[in-house]
Amino acid sequence: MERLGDLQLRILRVLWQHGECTVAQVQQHLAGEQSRVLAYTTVATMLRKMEARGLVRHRSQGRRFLYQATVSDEQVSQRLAGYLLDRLFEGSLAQMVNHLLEHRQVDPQELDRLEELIRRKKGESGT
Amino acid sequence: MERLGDLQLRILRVLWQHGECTVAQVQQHLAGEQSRVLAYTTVATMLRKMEARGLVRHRSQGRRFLYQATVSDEQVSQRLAGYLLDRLFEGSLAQMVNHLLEHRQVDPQELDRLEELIRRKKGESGT
DNA sequence: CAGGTAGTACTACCAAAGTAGTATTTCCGT
DNA sequence: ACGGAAATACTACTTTGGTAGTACTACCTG
Repeated sequence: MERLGDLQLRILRVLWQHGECTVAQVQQHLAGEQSRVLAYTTVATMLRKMEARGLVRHRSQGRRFLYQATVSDEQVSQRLAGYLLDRLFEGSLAQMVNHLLEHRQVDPQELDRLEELIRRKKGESGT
Repeated sequence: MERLGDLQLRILRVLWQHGECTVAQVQQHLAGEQSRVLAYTTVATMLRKMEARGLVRHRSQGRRFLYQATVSDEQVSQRLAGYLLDRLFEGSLAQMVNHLLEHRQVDPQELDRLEELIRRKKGESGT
């Protein structure tokens, strides 16, 4: 579950968000995003490849397949975020946050939430 | 400057850290990390491919090439972190931090630094 | 000066992602 | 019952990353 392509990630997001989907549904949800419409077979092929890699699984409903993710949002997020953290910020969360605070607009509410998170985290580790 | 392979990133990191390098130097620094030693030509080829993509450039020193990165640490970090943030955390920094706080060990010092960062950020936006 | 060494150039190959066409099957509606 | 629609299976092709061998060249050293 190392490297994850762009389309693969988009498909996983669809499945996380909508649960079991037919190929057609996945295709529609992908199209619902900004991007251009992918051929039905493109989506189907990608799903088959992802199944071979263990990222999704399917069951049959009539002659149609219902796909669902076998990896969780959590798992993937952790893996990818950890990857980035280690490779670009020497594993330092503070360094990463610092970077993002400097280079992206951050909603003031976000800052409040962040502050709260840290307070809470400090509390629990102190206990 | 979208997708960045693993080796490519490692090479960039070497160049960011050490500045201009010959192929041999890049190879050595890569070997200095944990991983197995790559063939000299592997490194050379990768550098040539990266130059074609505009990630690095070279100048000649005698018959030897000195490579240097043309993209900055900043740029790459921003791009990759932003990518992840948008794709997995709906652009919410707090969500990402929350996730990382839950799933990784975080040094208490890191929490302090984080707190400080946020305080500072709030201060400056308030002004 | 000759021969090894260090350098680059070129070529090749594999795997994976992404994209999609064609073939085959099956189901459903009229 | 039949024809078209819908579904999956199979095949194919392109690009990119990663890895490295071979060929060619030039330099330096004894």
